[in-house]
Amino acid sequence: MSANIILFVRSPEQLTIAFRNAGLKVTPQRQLLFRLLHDNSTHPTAESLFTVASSEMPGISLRTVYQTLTDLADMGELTSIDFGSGASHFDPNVAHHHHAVCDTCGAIHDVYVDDAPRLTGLDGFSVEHSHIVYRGTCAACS
Amino acid sequence: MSANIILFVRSPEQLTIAFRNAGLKVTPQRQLLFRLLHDNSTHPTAESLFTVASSEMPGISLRTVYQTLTDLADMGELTSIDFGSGASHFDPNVAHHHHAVCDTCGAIHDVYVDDAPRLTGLDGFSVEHSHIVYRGTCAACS
DNA sequence: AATCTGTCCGCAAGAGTTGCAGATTAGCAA
DNA sequence: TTGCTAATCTGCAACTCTTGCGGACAGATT
Ligand SMILES: [Mn+2]
Ligand SMILES: [Mn+2]
Ligand SMILES: [Zn+2]
Ligand SMILES: [Zn+2]
Repeated sequence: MSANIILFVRSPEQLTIAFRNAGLKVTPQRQLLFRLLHDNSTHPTAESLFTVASSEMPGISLRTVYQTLTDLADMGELTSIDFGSGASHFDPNVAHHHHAVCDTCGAIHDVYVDDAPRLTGLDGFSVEHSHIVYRGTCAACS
Repeated sequence: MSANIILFVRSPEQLTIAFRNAGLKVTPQRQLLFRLLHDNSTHPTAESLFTVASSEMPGISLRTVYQTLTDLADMGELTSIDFGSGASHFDPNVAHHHHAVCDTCGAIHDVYVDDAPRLTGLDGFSVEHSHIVYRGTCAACS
């Protein structure tokens, strides 16, 4: 069963409050990015976010996109994941989950499965968390 | 239980034959790298391999290390894995396995556990393979 | 010996990301 | 409102990792 999945993505309004509470200013650039990230399950790169943001706010800087993503990551509002594509992908879904990556089109899907098996055979290693990456071909590419 | 793990790492002699069969030459630089990679479970980066290789063969080029690693990867004798550290790590252990990464010292340990749970909830996605990354603190760093 | 083929190496360039500094602005206080 | 000030934005340079390129080089073939 994968129905009724709750995505723990903060709304732009919530992020606005969080930023103000952290002593950070809420600029038009940041508001735009908050909006573009809300309920965004595409796992965008900084560059891809920048492209979308630019169409709505010409002149916004790629540097600002990076900066805002870093701020959000520092606040725990999103995570940065490296799937080996060269660029980091950003995930505003901070709920514990895993990923399925299509080797054909590069699409990254959220996956909710049972946790990975307990780590055995490495005495003394204390596991903080585990991440499963499934690779293969997505439905659209089959 | 983690005893009696068989590491499927080809010997320098086997790699020599494989290279000749592929029409590639076996140079002193390549022989050295074959040797450094044999039974190497440290998951080195190109740079770290280069450092070790340089101490034994001063003058060897980082470019040659990259080239040889690429050749080996193309032949399926090793895999390249990105753990998000910036540099790619190379793994001459081509047996199906997973990894535990220490967030403190960066050590990467091979892990043999049950496979990840079957992917559900993504109809139409055909899984080629899965990779589990455990993160935490290794015994030495605790 | 001349040639041919593949390799090695240094260097430049490409991709992604971060540091920096001057111009600009949000948020607050008067 | 107005003005102040610290935070932010932006463009650019620099940095890391990796790959492209071209000449030097080495081993094999004629
Ligand atoms: Mn996700
Ligand atoms: Mn391994
Ligand atoms: Zn696809
Ligand atoms: Zn450690």
